[in-house]
Amino acid sequence: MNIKAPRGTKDILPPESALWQEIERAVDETARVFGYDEIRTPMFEPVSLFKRSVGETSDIVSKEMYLFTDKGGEEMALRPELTASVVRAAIEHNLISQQGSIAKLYYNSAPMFRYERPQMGRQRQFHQFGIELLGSPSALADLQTVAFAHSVYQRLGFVNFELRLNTLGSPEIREKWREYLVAYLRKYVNDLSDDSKRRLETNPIRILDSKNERDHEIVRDAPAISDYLDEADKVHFDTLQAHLTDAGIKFRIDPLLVRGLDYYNRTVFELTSNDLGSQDALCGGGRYDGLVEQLGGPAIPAVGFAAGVERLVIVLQKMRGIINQTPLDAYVVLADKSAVKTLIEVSSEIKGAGFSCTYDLLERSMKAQMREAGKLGARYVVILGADEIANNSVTLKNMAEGSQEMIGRYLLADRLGKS
RNA sequence: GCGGGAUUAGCUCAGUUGGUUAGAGCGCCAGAUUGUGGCUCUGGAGGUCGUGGGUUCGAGGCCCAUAUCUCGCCCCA
Repeated sequence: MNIKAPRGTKDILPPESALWQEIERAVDETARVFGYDEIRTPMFEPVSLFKRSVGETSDIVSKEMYLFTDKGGEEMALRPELTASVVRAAIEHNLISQQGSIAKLYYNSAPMFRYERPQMGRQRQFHQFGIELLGSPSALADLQTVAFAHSVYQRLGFVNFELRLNTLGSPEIREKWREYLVAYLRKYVNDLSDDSKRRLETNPIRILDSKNERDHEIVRDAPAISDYLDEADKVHFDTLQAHLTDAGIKFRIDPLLVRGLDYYNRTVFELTSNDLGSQDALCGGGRYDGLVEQLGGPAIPAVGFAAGVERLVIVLQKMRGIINQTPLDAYVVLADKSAVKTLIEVSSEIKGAGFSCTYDLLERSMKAQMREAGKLGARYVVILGADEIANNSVTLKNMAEGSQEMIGRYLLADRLGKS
């Protein structure tokens, strides 16, 4: 019986791994220009952290966590998301001890774990990058969060996405609206889908983004959060929209965008792609002003987003087709076994000069070596045989042009530098 | 957790109503005389037909179970 990767996990192999590296570089570089520093937190935490942050009734916490009891008897969970961990770390290490201090943190290709039914773009171990911006109540902070995400995709040349935006108001307002919403929906309870009947009890706000068509019709005339917002919430939302317009970032207001995690307030946003099927969210985020205090820290506001790396990989692969191989500067061909010492020396010199270089590890014929060089896309082939040794020279072949000449060995590094 | 579809060579897939040694394209390896890639030609290697049972004289094709992927739901990045 062959051992396979566990369900919902995936080996990331070349050439796909090169795409991962490219994404990670784009995130690192975006973080650098935005002035964010990296945070790395443990892959498991006490279960209570996620119960208190994500919400005990959410599916993520109630059904999807990988749980275990360690040998000390502590109840642990593999992290299903990172915001709770980052906030925990920020509180624990006093990164935001005072009013007026700000923490700008990002994470990159961080593994997360949710026990779900796998699907394209949905795995049990998946990876996210994202930011958490702690300490600012300003709509400029919301803007920066959206702009950061936007900038990563732009840097990767991916523009075929939609940015949807909504506001959930304050927790008090949302509670009030929720009551009206439930009252309204109860009138149509018999017409709702079974899922939505259940959600009416557990998470009625989620009925708004139900995919059921009948639900859609009912929801269309439901009370909207926008009718209940207080003045400060409205100003914040309007200001953010103005900022986004000033930043040249296109967006669409979606009153039905609600998102699943309990801790959001005011701004929520999602970036979606048509290339992804039903798991179409590339990235989601929003403001969570109450969470730091809720987890035992000072009452400071915060905003952030998380983006799925696997989904971005899917989208980029569709966009680009086959992934280009990493370019090779030189392939050293051993035409005569007596030149093996020179092969070792020359390839070392080439690498020392900063050029990539490889040679045949199977001790095959020259023809086979040439074929491999061509397959690897080598810019140059360096041929070493009896003639070259006798003249303290190498034969340098330009693979694109097919031309070649014998040159002094000391000239090699210099010639490789010219394209 | 619920309902559909799929699983045959490294990859993409054929495989007729169950019937000899399971095929193709691509890829891989090797040759087409001296130390030269791509193009062409020739040859070759490579498959427990996802796994385990069952029906049958006989199963890649039928039945049952199971695993994984996938589509939709749920949930969400």
